[in-house]
Amino acid sequence: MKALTIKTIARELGLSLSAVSKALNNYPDISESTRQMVVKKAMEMGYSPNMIARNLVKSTSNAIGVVVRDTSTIYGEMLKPISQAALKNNLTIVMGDSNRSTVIEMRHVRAMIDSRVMGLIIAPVDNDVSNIELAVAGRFPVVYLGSHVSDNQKSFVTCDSEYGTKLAMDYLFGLGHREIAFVGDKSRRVATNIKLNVYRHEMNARNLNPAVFFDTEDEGGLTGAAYRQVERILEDRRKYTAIFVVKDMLAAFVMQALREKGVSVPEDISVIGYDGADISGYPMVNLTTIAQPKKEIAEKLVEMITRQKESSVKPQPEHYYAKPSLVVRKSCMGL
Amino acid sequence: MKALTIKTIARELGLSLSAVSKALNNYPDISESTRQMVVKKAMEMGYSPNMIARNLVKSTSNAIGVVVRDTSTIYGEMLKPISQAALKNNLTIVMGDSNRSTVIEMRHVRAMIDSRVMGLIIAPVDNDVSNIELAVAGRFPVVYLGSHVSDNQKSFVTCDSEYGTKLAMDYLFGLGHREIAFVGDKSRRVATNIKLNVYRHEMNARNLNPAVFFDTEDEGGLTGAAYRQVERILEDRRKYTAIFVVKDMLAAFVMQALREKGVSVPEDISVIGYDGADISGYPMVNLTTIAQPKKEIAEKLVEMITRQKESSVKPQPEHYYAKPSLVVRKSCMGL
DNA sequence: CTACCTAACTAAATCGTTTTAGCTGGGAGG
DNA sequence: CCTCCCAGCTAAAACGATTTAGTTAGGTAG
Repeated sequence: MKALTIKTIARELGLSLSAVSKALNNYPDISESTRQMVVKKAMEMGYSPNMIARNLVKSTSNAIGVVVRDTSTIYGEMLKPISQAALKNNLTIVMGDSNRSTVIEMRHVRAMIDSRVMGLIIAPVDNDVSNIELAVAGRFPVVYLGSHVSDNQKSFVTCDSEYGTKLAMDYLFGLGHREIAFVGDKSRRVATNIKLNVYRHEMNARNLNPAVFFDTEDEGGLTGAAYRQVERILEDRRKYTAIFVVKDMLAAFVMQALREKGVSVPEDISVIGYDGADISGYPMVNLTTIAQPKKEIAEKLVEMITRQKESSVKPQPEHYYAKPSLVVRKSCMGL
Repeated sequence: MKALTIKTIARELGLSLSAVSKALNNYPDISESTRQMVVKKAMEMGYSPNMIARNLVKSTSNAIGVVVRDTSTIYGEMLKPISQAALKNNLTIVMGDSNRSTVIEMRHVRAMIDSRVMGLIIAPVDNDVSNIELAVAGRFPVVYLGSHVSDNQKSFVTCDSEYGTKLAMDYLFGLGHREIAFVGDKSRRVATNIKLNVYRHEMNARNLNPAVFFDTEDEGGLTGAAYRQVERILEDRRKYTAIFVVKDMLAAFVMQALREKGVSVPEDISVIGYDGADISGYPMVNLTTIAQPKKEIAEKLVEMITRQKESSVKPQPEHYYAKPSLVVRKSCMGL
């Protein structure tokens, strides 16, 4: 069976290949009547343009690569808005899950290079992205998602962690809390440090003593980290009334650990999370949190890719900091 | 800047295009020494094969299309194992989120057709997939994910709902429960009806009266459905000790509604979910559930696609029913 | 020594488009 | 009447691989 191509239509209509191509692509030097004729015929025959051929001559594809460190995190939740933003631009998404492994990540990146994606959105496994940069070698724009990248030479879009943390602290202070603990797990990313600094600054500004609980062990993952830190918090002679947790999943584990110790949230202690991951809004969790504007971030990502791709000059690195917002649910209450 | 192609390597090495191509693709009629020379040179120069060109001559791509009705459900959770299975086969994933809209779904399907994917995995929005079939028109294999498809003429992989429901019922009976309610939301898919039938059958077999609570309203989505049905259950003069819920997210809402009414899970009443969605294992939820083997399903999906693609004859529709398993957590207890 | 075989290549067609450059015929301007 | 212009096409060269059908040189058999 031979493929249905532009050639078939041309033969059928007694036109040249180029005429058909131009008609289909709305070139100005094709008469309106011819165009309509061609479009009609294409419809009738069920013609579908072969993107592979088109992409070959344009020597780029209409696909954006998206590789995320782990789809079962907030980065996975970004896939939906990214897919929507791409669709708006008639772009396609080819995606890969690194599963927190740099070697899988690299395999995905190479696959993206081979498929000649028009750009790459990547939530990297590691803070150090030099291998990725090396592999891509400027072939197409790369935009990093999340605050993993401290290197200002790369383009990225992330959340304004300073603003977000301040939002959380103000909310907690407004509720009358003064004894606020800060909880983080072992993984210390760029954003975590910003959050920590703001927390410290806000506490100090009110003559309050910062109380930072960072987990240091590896055992038990997020669960282990949450239980260990909750124990420390509960054993502390200071009586905390609120806990700021650096990310929602950890916050949920903190809530669970708290409950198992017989302390209820929010009656005995308030908990605020960070990220606005889906889990924060799930039943039984109902975590008050600082939410990232996922749609805005997604749109910015694909906008940056398309713009950088189009620009003929080597584009300057761009940085975009989205403003997070407070989402009040049921894990915090006033004193 | 001109692209680094096979031609560059050929010129550099004084070989013909075909020799280089064959060397890179391990053809037998290239001497070992030449092959090594070519591979080395390709490495040195940072050559990356242009998949678009390759795909054009092979007139198919190395991409599997995956379009999912909603990434923020268990179908989204399938993306990770599918991505992994694809990577194993050196295949790429191009994905789309239909966002529960058949028109967006169709746009994705068309995009997949245009990109000449080698096959399509789809968790369809609607039970009726005739539009999808019509559009694809046999151009490549399509395999349906989930039990949405009742039509045996299509290939699909789904879970054995009969087996799974029996697993749940046996577990509940083993725990001593006899007064078991069945809860579902408004959306009645094929799998739901199977679950319902098995539930009825198992209850009847023990001379127990089935008690089915299906939501009928639209208001408030899953939350509304859960609250309404919990109310009905609590007001019933029968005193239920366990609830079987058709899907995890709904089960979590049921647990929440229960808790808000002052009845504790599992002390006062046991709840079992279905699907093994991520949420079931999240902190604060800890739902006992019947889990789908996501990895197995994913691998079967890409295996079916690749096999059907390779077969020269028009492939027969294939059906695969994965066996789910019981995952015991904290939402059920013995009487 | 000639004929044939085979290992190891090369040449050229092909995949389905886009796009540049060129062609053609009819109308307008001089 | 000739020239020029322009609208509306056509021809052909790319894009970067794969693959089929040769070709060549050296070795071996007769």
